[in-house]
Amino acid sequence: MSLAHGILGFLSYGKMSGYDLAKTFTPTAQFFWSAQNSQIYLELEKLEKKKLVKYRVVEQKGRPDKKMYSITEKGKEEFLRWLSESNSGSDTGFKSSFLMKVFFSVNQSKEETKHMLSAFISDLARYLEEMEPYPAILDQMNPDRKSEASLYWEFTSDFARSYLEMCKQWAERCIATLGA
Amino acid sequence: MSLAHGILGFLSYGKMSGYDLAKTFTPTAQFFWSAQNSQIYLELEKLEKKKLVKYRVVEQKGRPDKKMYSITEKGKEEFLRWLSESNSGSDTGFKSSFLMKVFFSVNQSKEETKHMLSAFISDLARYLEEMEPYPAILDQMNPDRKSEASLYWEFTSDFARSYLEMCKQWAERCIATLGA
DNA sequence: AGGCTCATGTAACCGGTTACATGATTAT
DNA sequence: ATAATCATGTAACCGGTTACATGAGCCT
Repeated sequence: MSLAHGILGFLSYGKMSGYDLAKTFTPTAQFFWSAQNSQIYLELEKLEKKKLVKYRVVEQKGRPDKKMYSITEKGKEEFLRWLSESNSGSDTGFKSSFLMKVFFSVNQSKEETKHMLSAFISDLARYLEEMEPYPAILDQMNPDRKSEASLYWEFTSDFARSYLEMCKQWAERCIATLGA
Repeated sequence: MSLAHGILGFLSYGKMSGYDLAKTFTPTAQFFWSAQNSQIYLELEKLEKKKLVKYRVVEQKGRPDKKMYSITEKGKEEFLRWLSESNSGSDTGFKSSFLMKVFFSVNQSKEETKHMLSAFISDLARYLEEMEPYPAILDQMNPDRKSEASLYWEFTSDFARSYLEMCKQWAERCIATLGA
């Protein structure tokens, strides 16, 4: 249940519509949290019912109306509560069907496993390339607290780069071991 | 939907009850796939309906009856199909509320963020310690294909160790940056 | 004419979590 | 006595995915 808190986090930077949120989530938070637009709209509804956010309908000419959401005082409190809450141990392991396949690779040939690992390396490279243009987007997002916020953005994107690099080295090690 | 395939994978090593599976899953696959016993029983039922596994009730003295499950031919086929199936891009990103908190840390003091990162480092260390005794369990599991299977077990546990180490270094870097 | 962007949703489904229920035996 | 182990499940819930629906305006 963290998408809700992600939404609160973005709204703490300023007013946004569900559409804006969907657009923002993907490029900035993609690595550590993916979000479908349908889910965002559902969460916004729930948050509104809990009075953690509120919205005003903004009429536009030549475009559909939009609901501009803003965070309430209660929402800010909840967001800060979540931020300071400890989530002990919940972020050490994760779900990866890829690693599960590696684990069960006795059941396939070494060639097939090597192929699988190579494909994984390609995926990593592609992902890394796609990551490049993100800083610009964050720049647009918060002009005021830009420099401060981008420090933490750097932290998470540093994590992503380190992770991808670690994966690559690991996969290469595996291939080398199999290749003998 | 990979728990089902994990079950098929373990059953390809030999017959097991739901209870055995639950016991096995946690220590071996914990890092890349966690499983609740309730979910395992549900999946077994589904797999049985799809004729991918079958079971025989084994009566025991002084203990409750158990259902010993084994994989069917159809199950083996499905397992191999899954194994060779490409899951492109699905394993690059992941969900982490911890990273989301880091991302939104403009909203808390640097001290608080450093504290959060330190707690994360402690979690990593604890997790690493708990990982140590696993090889023994795998040893018991498949006496025949032990050496082969343990190669792949090594791959995944190497991944886990590398990941934990990478996380540690990253967190220390963040703390250093904040500490100035 | 065709496709993209803006904008908000509904419906069906599903994998998974949490909590609870039961009951005998065995080890401390 | 008490707790742990063995063993299998049910029920309620929830976050999330996939697919689909709608419709105006703008760009090519």
